[in-house]
Amino acid sequence: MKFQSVKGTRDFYPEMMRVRNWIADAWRRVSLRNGFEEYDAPIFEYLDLFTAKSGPEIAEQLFSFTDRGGRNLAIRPEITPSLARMVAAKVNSLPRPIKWFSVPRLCRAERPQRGRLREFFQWNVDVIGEPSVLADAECIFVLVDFLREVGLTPDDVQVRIGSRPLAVAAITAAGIGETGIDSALAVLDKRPKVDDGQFEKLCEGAGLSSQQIECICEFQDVEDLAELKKIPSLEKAADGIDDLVQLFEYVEAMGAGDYCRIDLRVVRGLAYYTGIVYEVFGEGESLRAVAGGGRYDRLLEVVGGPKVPATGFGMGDVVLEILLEEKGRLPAELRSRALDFFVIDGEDGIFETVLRVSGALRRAGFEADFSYKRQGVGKQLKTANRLGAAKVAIVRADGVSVKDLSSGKQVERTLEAFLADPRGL
RNA sequence: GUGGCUGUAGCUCAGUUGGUUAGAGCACCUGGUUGUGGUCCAGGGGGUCGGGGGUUCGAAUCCCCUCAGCCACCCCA
Repeated sequence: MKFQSVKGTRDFYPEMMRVRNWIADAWRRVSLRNGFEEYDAPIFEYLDLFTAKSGPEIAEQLFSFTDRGGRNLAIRPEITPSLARMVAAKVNSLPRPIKWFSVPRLCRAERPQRGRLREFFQWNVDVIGEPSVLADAECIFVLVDFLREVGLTPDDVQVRIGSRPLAVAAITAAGIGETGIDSALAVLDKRPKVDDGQFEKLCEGAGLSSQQIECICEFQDVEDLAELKKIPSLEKAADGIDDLVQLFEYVEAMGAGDYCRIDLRVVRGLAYYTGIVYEVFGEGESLRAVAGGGRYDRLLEVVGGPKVPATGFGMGDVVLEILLEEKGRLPAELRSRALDFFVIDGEDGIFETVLRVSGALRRAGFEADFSYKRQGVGKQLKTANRLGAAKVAIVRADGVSVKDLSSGKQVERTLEAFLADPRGL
């Protein structure tokens, strides 16, 4: 072949497209029933929009180019900056809370590997303009609502919830100064992913003493919120603890508690999170997180807007599909195509009637198809099977036989009656 | 961006110590079983053995480069 698809991209042949649509349809269905509205943005933006949010280093991890007018542009690696830009432009005229979702196609110039490609789709759900944990709780509920919708159980996946301010308080209480907080957070983010020995090395690299590590780990290993309140050094972070307690009450009330658990080791990678943070992991799998999110109250300011609180999450299609595949949750129907009707010539010289019947079925809303070639009934039935047809309509000069291919039962109708009402039986 | 493993028809693979026109199953197409099916039978298309270069009388088979995939790092918005 002279050309191949670009590294890290996928071709969606019909059988793959069925899976992609099944996932995206579920994303949209769940978003809408939770009261969120869909939005979208351009697939490229000014490069500065992304560097403003994530720093200049990000530039080498995305696809950027200069247009003929000399503008420095980049294909979007995430949609949150676009969302912030859009909201900032109209923030005073939008009724709050702003509950929006999107299913953008994104590109990142990273090295492809399992669960990570250079082009992918990501479901984003955000609540903007609401500072209370009710908004965080609602996002988490939407997330759980989706997991349940696609058949994933609490045994399959878990939402692990942590708190950025609590982690910062614990780090501070361990005697680490302001300048060391970010590097300490970065190290803590690694803790669930490496063994104890590697973790110690990372800590040494970040300049943490063993006493400080012990102090922080003690905090991180707490699994009961009541225990948190007993830690004297966290007195100043009482609000953060109250937020977590409140969050779990909300999530519990909405019926999503069985998927959620506290996990103070979750702090998330980048620095812009300001409150509750969470990640979704498949049980028993060493796979990367299926979804992640949290509160980011300063983002709109960063893109030049007013100070407006925000919270939300993203879920990529690549890891999700692997997880669904491994858990056997992709429906068997997706394996083959489906058709409501296949229309067959029951005798010679009536092809025009086949077209009339096919047209009537299609206008009535059925997925109907017919063969381009005139051939025997037996061959056409084989074709109908191959196309996954539920029924066939065998057309003759004076009538139509409607046959159900799974039961083999056949019903006779006059041509006139069938054309007048293809749905009747 | 760094390192390791892999690369033969659309898919899963076979191909003997380098030796004549590179194979199988499935899939696809055509025809037959003479016109109500998922079976079966026959035939067919499709590969410059990922690509390029080298060693050799001769390479899918050995060497180098490159591309792509997978895995581990980096990173993870």
